[in-house]
Amino acid sequence: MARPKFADRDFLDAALAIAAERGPLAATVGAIAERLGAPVGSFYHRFPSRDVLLGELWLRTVLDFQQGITAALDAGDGLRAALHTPQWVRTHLDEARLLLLYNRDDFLQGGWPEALRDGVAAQTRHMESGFSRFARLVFGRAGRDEIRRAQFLLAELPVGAVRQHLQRREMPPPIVDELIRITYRAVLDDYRARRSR
Amino acid sequence: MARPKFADRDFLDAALAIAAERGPLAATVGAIAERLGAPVGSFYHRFPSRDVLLGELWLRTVLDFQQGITAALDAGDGLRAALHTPQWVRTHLDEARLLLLYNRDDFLQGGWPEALRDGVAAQTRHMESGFSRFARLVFGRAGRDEIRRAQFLLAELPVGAVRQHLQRREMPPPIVDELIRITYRAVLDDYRARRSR
DNA sequence: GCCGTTGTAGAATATATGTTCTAGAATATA
DNA sequence: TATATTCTAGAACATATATTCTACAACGGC
Repeated sequence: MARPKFADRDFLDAALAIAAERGPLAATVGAIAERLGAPVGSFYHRFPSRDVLLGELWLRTVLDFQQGITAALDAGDGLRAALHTPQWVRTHLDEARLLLLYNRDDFLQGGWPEALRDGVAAQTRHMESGFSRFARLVFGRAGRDEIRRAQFLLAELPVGAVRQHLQRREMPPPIVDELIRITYRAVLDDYRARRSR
Repeated sequence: MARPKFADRDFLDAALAIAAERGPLAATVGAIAERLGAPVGSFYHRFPSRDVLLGELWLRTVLDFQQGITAALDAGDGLRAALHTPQWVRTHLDEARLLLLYNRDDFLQGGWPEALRDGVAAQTRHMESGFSRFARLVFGRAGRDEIRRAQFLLAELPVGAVRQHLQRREMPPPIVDELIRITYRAVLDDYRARRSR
């Protein structure tokens, strides 16, 4: 072997910092290498392409993010799952900008590299199973309507409420959690009222 | 004069179609010209730069979008203002993808061209005044908390509920409006309950 | 019918960026 | 100590894309 000055992780972290700061487009191979003080050769020694790096960065980030939601669902706490987003965002501002401000395929030049397809597919399945679990947990069943409501409460609502703060690079204030709580309760109540009719 | 084969509008429309289909990044000058069967020379005869074209496209789109919300507020109908988003999306799928799936600065290479700065600033002011009007309309006043709730009900909630459908290029189903209605009522009720305490 | 204006036409140019290539240094192992 | 391996180092290369430039065609007014 030799004496590695840079690790895979360093490149991922540098890319994250740049992407969070100036958008994923700014995370060019040149910019990443420069930020690290590394030559581009070292980059390509570790990653076969820019897309693979950005793809791995996205995967690593989304897995970390979802872990908290999964844990809340394991504990049977639907509200905590919904509130996980603002919570996680507060401790992971950079990662959150990357994940929640841009579309998944948006920053890959081409499509997803073959090597990461499985990971993305697994992630998608994991997310879908999360919605189903949530639906069963709070609605008692996981039909089309229940799953749609789960998506809303678990993803659209929290992400929506957090986005403007991410754009301003600021931590989501408490009102965000409050709005999520109010909406959470209302959608559950509405569902029950509808069922009992 | 001569015989114009292409109008400004044609380039804007072509750019919109491409951006809605393959993302704003794909709306290169070459791609736009090719779709129109026009030479790039004609493009630059009308637009000083790609950024100006995309900026004008964004402005034209956002103004059209906001018009409906403003009309609803003029009529004193807060709920209709909140429901305008899914409604407008149904009749403007391409425009909605452009507007709601990407961040404003995301598809401009550089910053906003000087020529469009005023238009963007005016648009921002118009939006902010819309939130204030909405706050006064449904909450009776426009303090910090009321405005934050207005942003939520008027923008974050409807846009969030609609996004996944835009990503799939499909029209938002009725459940979207239903979720908006439920949430709308809940946030208003909560506000009143909080005030009366 | 001539001329200037307006716009088409597309080649030429500059630049940014992903990727590859060649050279050489450091280290583990034999 | 010799050698293969792993990395650093950065120049070289290919390509995509915005932008500019030059040539020319059509039309309106004189």
